[in-house]
Amino acid sequence: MPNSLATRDKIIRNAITLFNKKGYRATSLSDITKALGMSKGAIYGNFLNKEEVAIASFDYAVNKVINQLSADISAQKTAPLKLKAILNYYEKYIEKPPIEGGCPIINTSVEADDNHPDLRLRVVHTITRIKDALKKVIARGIKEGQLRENIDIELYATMFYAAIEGGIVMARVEGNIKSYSLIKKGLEMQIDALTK
Amino acid sequence: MPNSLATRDKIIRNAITLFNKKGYRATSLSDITKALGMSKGAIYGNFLNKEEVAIASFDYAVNKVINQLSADISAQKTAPLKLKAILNYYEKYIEKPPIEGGCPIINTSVEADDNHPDLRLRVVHTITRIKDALKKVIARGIKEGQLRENIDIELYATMFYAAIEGGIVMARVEGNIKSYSLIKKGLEMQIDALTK
DNA sequence: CTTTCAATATACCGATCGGTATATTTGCAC
DNA sequence: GTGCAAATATACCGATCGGTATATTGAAAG
Repeated sequence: MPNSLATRDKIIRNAITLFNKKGYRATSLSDITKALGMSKGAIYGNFLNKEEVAIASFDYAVNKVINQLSADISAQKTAPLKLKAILNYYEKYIEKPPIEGGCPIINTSVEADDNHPDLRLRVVHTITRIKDALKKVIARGIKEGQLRENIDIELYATMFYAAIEGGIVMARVEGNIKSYSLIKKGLEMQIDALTK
Repeated sequence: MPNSLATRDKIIRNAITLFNKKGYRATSLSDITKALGMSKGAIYGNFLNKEEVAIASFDYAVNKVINQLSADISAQKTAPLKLKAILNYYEKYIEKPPIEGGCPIINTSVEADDNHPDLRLRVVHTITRIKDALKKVIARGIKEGQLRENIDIELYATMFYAAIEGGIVMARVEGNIKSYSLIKKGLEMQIDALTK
């Protein structure tokens, strides 16, 4: 692997922390070079412009989150346990975030919706992926007899994800995990209510 | 009322649209003066600096939303109908927003959590107000025999609000109301399940 | 009509922005 | 070791940033 690929990775890993904490617009190239300990030359030798750094950083963050989430989901055998594993994952996420600054998906949603079409499309695609994974878990849980048959899968997956994301935002702005913990408890009760 | 108060109001009403769409950091004073049709002199004659404009604009947006919400809640007599009125309010909100750019509370949450301490405190205070209103509705509904007695009020109010806010963000980034509609339907079913 | 003062507009400031052109360094091929 | 190319650093660009100092306007008071 060329040396530049390592530099590219290093830029992305440094940039995503800044982007996720401060936002894309508010993060300057000099913020990045300072955190990076390298110069603009290193960045523009590896990326076309700041937007390309932002997109690569978002993709990196999404991959990291989805890979970790997938591993935790796969580690559980039944749908109720898989869903609860997701709740546990985000609880750990808030306490010890793999990427500082909150959930990059919802952060980027809010900043990108009106202003950054490329990022916005990536967010939409990511939400679809996560919701699809949720739907698959639920559908399989129904087929395997762990969950009730009369669940509106699309509705439930959407509610589940929206409540989690809402809870993360609330916990972050409030500066403590209380709101998320309540939501986790509420969703766990809902899972139990849907479990045969 | 002095002429300057009218100008102050005009500045706020123009600025909040920009802040809510683009974010506080990304909105420049020249963005504001352009939308306003007035000069920097008018702004700095009425505000100390850009941050004071941002804070006044956020307060204006919050008051507007809370006043409208309160009116819709008061117009209903029972707790289940009051809760559904909130769901209807935000549905209208997405379709025809009184303030363009989505919900200022969640938008400001995401931008302010790590970066703007004053705005962050105001967001926390606002969330507390809204959750308190929700809790009051639920508590009264229980006392008046419309809702089941065994409801965890704090938990339910938090879930309700988090799901709505999550739904608004999803609907906005996706560019259509579908996700919010699902969440509305899900929450309506929950309300019905809690109704005696 | 003139004076006065508040309100607004204009002109300007240093700092910083994203981006580019050029200089320098690094490491591999020979 | 030398030459060369890739990688990185440095120096610089015009534009724009938030903010300030000053000029101009307009309306009310006398």
